[in-house]
Amino acid sequence: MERTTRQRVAIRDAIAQAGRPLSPQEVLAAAGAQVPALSLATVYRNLRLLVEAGEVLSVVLPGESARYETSQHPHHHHFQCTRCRRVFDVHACPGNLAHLAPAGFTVDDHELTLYGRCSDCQVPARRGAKAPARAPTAR
Amino acid sequence: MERTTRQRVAIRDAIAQAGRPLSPQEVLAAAGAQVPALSLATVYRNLRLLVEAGEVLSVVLPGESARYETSQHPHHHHFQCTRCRRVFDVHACPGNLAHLAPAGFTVDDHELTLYGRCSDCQVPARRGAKAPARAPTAR
DNA sequence: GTAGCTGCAAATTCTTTGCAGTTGT
DNA sequence: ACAACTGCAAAGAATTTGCAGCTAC
Repeated sequence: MERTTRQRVAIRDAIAQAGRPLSPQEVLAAAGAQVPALSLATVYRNLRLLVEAGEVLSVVLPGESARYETSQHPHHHHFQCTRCRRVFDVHACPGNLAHLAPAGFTVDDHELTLYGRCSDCQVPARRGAKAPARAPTAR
Repeated sequence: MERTTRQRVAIRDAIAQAGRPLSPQEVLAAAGAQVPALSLATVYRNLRLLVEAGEVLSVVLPGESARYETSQHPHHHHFQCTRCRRVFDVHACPGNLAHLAPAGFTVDDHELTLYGRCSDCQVPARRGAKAPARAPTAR
């Protein structure tokens, strides 16, 4: 990653400003606003380079393809709403979890995902209830 | 999932007896020992049905395809060694994490993955050091 | 007997890669 | 200048699906 290309700048900025993990398609949509001819292949190539460089982290949730977010944000976790499938950042952290590992193991890091209902999906689904779509484009 | 077919029995048994999360390919290999003509498509179809029926849970770790394990095992978490990439079960649990979520959110469940070095990979890699392969078949 | 289930192969979807042309430095 | 980078299209890999035949009940 030696050069500063328009594409790379756009991709880096899109992720830095998103405030939530973006999928490759979402990165393409966001960065593509700056660089119209941006190709998905370039997005993938840069995501890999940025992850290798430690600028970006990948977030994986069950049944979904990988999302990417800045490593600049402080340590945090994620919450996925089981109804609308959106992913939110959780800035709280249970703290030191090293004692959970078996004897002889060393814990360097951890990842935590909470599942439940976000504030928009509190009421159990009922006919005609006002609520967000179940799988909105923006996650 | 109305009938008890040989294929389904073999797949269910393979997962129940594995003691660790299996990938679809591993399920095919294990269950295929009982039902030689077993096809990968059938494995995928049954994994989905078993997950929907709540008999099986899917486990997803970054950069790896989904693994499946029995839901019969008590609530537990996972530990992935950053060196040999193997996945271990962790039976400890930090407990109630509901308070970590933002106000207005309801937490029903959580998933936790610890990262670090397993007991076999404690010594930082050095030339000629005795240690397991970095990416063994069995994870 | 018949609907559910299976195997096979084709179709999808997601991600990676080869290559020739473009562009930072 | 020239190697890194990009876009396009083709290649791969993982998962899903259509369909005709098999089989549990």
